[in-house]
Amino acid sequence: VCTYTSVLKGLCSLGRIADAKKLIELMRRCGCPPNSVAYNILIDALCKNGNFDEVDSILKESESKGWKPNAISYHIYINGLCKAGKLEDAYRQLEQRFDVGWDVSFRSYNIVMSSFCKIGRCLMVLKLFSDMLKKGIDADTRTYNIVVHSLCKAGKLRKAKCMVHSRGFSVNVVTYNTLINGYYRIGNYLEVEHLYHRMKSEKIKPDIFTYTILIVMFCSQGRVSMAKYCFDESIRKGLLPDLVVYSALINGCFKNGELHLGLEVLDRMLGQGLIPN
RNA sequence: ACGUCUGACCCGAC
Repeated sequence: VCTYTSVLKGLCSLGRIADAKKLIELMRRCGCPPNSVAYNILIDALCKNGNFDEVDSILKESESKGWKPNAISYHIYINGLCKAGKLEDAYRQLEQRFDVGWDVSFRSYNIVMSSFCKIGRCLMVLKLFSDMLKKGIDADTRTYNIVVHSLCKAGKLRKAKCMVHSRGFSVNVVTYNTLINGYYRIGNYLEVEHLYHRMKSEKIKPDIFTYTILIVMFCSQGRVSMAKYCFDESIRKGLLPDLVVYSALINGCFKNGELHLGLEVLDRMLGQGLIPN
């Protein structure tokens, strides 16, 4: 079975789906019935190809073909639907499948929620979140972060902040970055600095994302020297600047007429071996 | 075998 499955994987990665399906049939006939691993590979390939109807029927016919879809099968399917923008279908699957195990459920919920968040349907995220809780599915920090992001996007910063600071809410650096970015976007710079200090007092170390937001903010206020200070601090803290931070700072320098500084930073970036895009 | 959260710019659509 393993050998056949490897071949199957190869065929799928080459996009030879018709051959993959033939191989599955061959396996069934030659005494090496494909298991869920094999079917999941095929399902993944079909999803990437947009053949969702076929995935649906493979799952429906699974019992008659002697295999049982597992948590991952549905995760692949739901993930594929989301990536293809078929969020309503993904949502429907989620409703129908939440009983296959909490592990897949919360991961799959995260994918669907974050997809809705990306297209700005924040209310839907909140609905899914409350569905999860009602069903007794455990949320993880990423789930919370998606909810916080949605609240920020919807302009409900007050609510987002309350949530983050409420008891039993597990936060990490991403949570803070999300909230800080939310306050930056509505122009509440005081709150940004406040949160920045608060995260440090909670022993959550700012990362490159944090510093990027601060740099962008200071540049947008014309406070290039503060932006540079943040940049230097990030390096002092042992963070390696990436293309995004450099772009943010260089862009800010030039927009504010600090040509020398901009070129200096660009030089540093090139010296670090980063290729401008 | 799925591997889900946050940052700059650019581009496209409206």
